[in-house]
Amino acid sequence: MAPKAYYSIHPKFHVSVDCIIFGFEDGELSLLLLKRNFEPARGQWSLMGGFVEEGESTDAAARRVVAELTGLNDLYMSQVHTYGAPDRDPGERVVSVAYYALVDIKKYNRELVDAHNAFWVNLPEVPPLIFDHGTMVEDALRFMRYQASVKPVGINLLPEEFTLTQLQTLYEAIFGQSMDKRNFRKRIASMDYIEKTGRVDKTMSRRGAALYRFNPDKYHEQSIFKI
Amino acid sequence: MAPKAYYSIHPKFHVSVDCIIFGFEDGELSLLLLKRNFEPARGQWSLMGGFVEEGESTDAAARRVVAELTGLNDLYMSQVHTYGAPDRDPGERVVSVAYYALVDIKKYNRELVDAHNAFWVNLPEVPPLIFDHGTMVEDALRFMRYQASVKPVGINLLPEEFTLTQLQTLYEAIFGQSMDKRNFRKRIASMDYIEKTGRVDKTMSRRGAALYRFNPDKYHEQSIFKI
DNA sequence: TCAAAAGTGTTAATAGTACACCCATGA
DNA sequence: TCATGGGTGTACTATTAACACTTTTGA
Repeated sequence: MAPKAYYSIHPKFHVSVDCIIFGFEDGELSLLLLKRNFEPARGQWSLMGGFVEEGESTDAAARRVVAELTGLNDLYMSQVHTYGAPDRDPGERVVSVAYYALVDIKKYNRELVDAHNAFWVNLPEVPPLIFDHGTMVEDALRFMRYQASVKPVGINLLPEEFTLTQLQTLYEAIFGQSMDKRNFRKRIASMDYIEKTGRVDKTMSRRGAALYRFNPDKYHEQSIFKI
Repeated sequence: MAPKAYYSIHPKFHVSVDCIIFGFEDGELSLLLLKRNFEPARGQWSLMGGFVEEGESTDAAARRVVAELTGLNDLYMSQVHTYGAPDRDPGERVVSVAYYALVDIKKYNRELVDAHNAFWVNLPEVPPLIFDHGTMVEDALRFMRYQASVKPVGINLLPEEFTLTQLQTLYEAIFGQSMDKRNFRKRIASMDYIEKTGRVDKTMSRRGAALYRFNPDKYHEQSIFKI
């Protein structure tokens, strides 16, 4: 049906995925970055990435690459943008699809991360990155902020059960601005898909704070603009 | 520096671009689609696409492909999403980056469009498309709507000078809902970057309607969420 | 008893929505 | 003179933003 020549007169390129892995700890967003002890660009900082293999979708490649580093398989992930400048990788031509992932920072596999010479770096302290990885981070952060403003993706950065103070600190970190506690809690109260578990966290205060969880069944996308 | 083996053990794929080309006429959004008189999938409907060539960025490939069909070089274009399922093209593996373009439908080159056996099709009447092109159209429409809700990209579908009635009809077509004339004009009046030219359009009414233009200098992105 | 975090309502400002008539013109 | 599309303002509703004190409890 499709004549071989239709395809074969055109070039082929390596296709890679690069992953912007967000975590949240101590009131700060952080990124999981590699201090590369391998070529190319040994000694420099980069995102975790990898090549798309035969028979593997780009989405699957991104999940594989993130699991390889963190040991985590069911993360919230989203495609951000594709970077296709011919000289973006000085070695060979590589078209790269960027994805972001949200990780509960308590859960990643420390041995794997150490084995990859990877480190959690607070967002304001992110060092210069190789190639166009710095741009990827900017784009991913902007896109993640947007998504967090229209749907509760941020919750993927917290444990299953969380206090409202934790949730507010998270949103303040995501949007880089402090919020009014009463208005914030009023807004959360109007979201029936964020529900009290009945349990209480006593680690942060004598009094204890109610624990909440996200109920995905009660959550149905209402936004017109699903992106 | 980068050992050749680092790259060469990984597969290469064809990379293509597919373009969702929006136009606006008679109060309706329309798409420029190919009725394919070439393989593969001869006889079926598809988006205009093409392979990314050596030394060419994906963005440049998208512009080239759209110019090839329409003769237009300075269109508003935006990357939408990348489609990387291994079997999305039944012929060979092709990773495709989708872009949308906005065209003033009065300006395209009719000879080129005819030569490609392409047609403007009103959105509600878009036929089934090959491969995953139907999904691409849905995603592009959703994304274009989102962008139109946060910045005045829609204006690229109109001539340089337009009446407020034209502008309202356009927005009604984009969002698929009718709008109140007074509220609409109030909103436009608050946008200082949409300015009266002083000229009058007499083609649609005896009285004549004031013509407006978009002033890009007065327009500065104020949105936090630049996507 | 006190330090430290959790929890709780009201008011003002702003933005958004609903709604109907007069105007200018050429045929 | 009349048919046609162009143009205009006000009142109501909903949403968002500002703001400070009381509660609980273990040390």
